[in-house]
Amino acid sequence: MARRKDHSREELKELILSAAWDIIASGGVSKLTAREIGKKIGYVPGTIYNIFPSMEVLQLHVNARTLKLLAEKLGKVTEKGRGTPLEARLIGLARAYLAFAQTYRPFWMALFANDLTDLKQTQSWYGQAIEEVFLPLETILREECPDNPSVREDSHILWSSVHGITYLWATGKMPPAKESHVKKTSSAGKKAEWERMVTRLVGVFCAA
Amino acid sequence: MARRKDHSREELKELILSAAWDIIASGGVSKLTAREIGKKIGYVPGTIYNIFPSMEVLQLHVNARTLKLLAEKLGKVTEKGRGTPLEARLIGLARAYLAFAQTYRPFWMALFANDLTDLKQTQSWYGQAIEEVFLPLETILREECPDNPSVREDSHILWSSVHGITYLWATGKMPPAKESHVKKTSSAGKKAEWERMVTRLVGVFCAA
DNA sequence: ACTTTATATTGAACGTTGTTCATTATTTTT
DNA sequence: AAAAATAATGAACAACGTTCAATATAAAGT
Repeated sequence: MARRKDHSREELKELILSAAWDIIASGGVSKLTAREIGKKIGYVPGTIYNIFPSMEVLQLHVNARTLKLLAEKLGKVTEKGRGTPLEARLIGLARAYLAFAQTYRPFWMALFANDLTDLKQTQSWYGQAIEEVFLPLETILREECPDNPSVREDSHILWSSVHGITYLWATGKMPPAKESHVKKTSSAGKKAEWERMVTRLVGVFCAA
Repeated sequence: MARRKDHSREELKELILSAAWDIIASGGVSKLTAREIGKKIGYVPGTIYNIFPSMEVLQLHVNARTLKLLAEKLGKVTEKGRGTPLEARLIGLARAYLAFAQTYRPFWMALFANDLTDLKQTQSWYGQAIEEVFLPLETILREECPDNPSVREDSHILWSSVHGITYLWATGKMPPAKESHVKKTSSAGKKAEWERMVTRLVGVFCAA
């Protein structure tokens, strides 16, 4: 045993992160353990510590992948919407965010699980990944409202708001709408609630 | 040993939750363990399982306390602001939320750490605790905009938005404002960023 | 008052986790 | 071919949530 494989440091890093991705995809972030990764890639858990200093840092790298994927999806939607009215573009972007949160739920949840606030500040590349998630909205606002001097801050406000609505809604931390025009049980009805909220938010925001 | 103490089930529950509170206050939610609670209250960890079925449920009860405390603070601010203009009241409420998030940070973070989404739906009392956090804003909107037919949903939208801004901002998930009118390093400057964002959000919202 | 039943608490155990590190196996350099 | 450097291992550690038979105490029955 103790057979030294032909994996460069970079290949091993890729192997580990890829395995981590699969684990989260099939079992959620709570199943992401050093031993489970080791089992998947045919290494012993300790090997991971040759590449990553801790599981927390590894998690941060997975999160960076999630953010990158999200940024890509948002970027595509943004491009495709070019030429359509502002409000439609914003709602389309928000919809893309919701779709991502639902499709990649375990990864999306992992972005907010655990408190990696301190850690993030030591890993500067992470800030760039965040930046790129916010960028598509900023781009739209720049294109559609070229004379707005506070585009950047506005984009942060609107994006954070959409996130807040989506997060509380998707994690069940939002009180149910009392209105009866939604069947509370049906998931289509539930999604309609989100849709109305975001549409209204964007509408209000565009009016200003 | 094995001395049976004079603590009713209710007293014990209170002891446990109170100890849990202290532990989180001084060391963050990651220090909240059955063994640590046991040490604090002079019981063995297993005793906790006579009262709570799991540490997750215990955490949910702590969260309910946090929400209750938050709701109280928001309620007070709401009452005190009665008679002042709408926009000032909304901003005051948002400020109170930020103050809470900062003062009780470990507790506030615990509300969003871990995924208790499934669990929450089995514990119906938790929904009520959430409801009461949203209530103050709904009250304000009802008082100030009595002829708005969608007050409830509007309050959800605005509150979620404020939360989204505060959350991303406080956890370092917001990209820095490029504008130079803030010294990025000073915490006063940082807070000013939050202040501007929320003020603008509320302003935009009120205009509609 | 004594015995029996019920209950509260314990202590030890199990399986799992992140993490460390001396040892071993392999590659690279001399 | 020997020596130095590196990669991977396996075993160990402490701490975690959780379970449960054993035990000590209180309450109930006689």
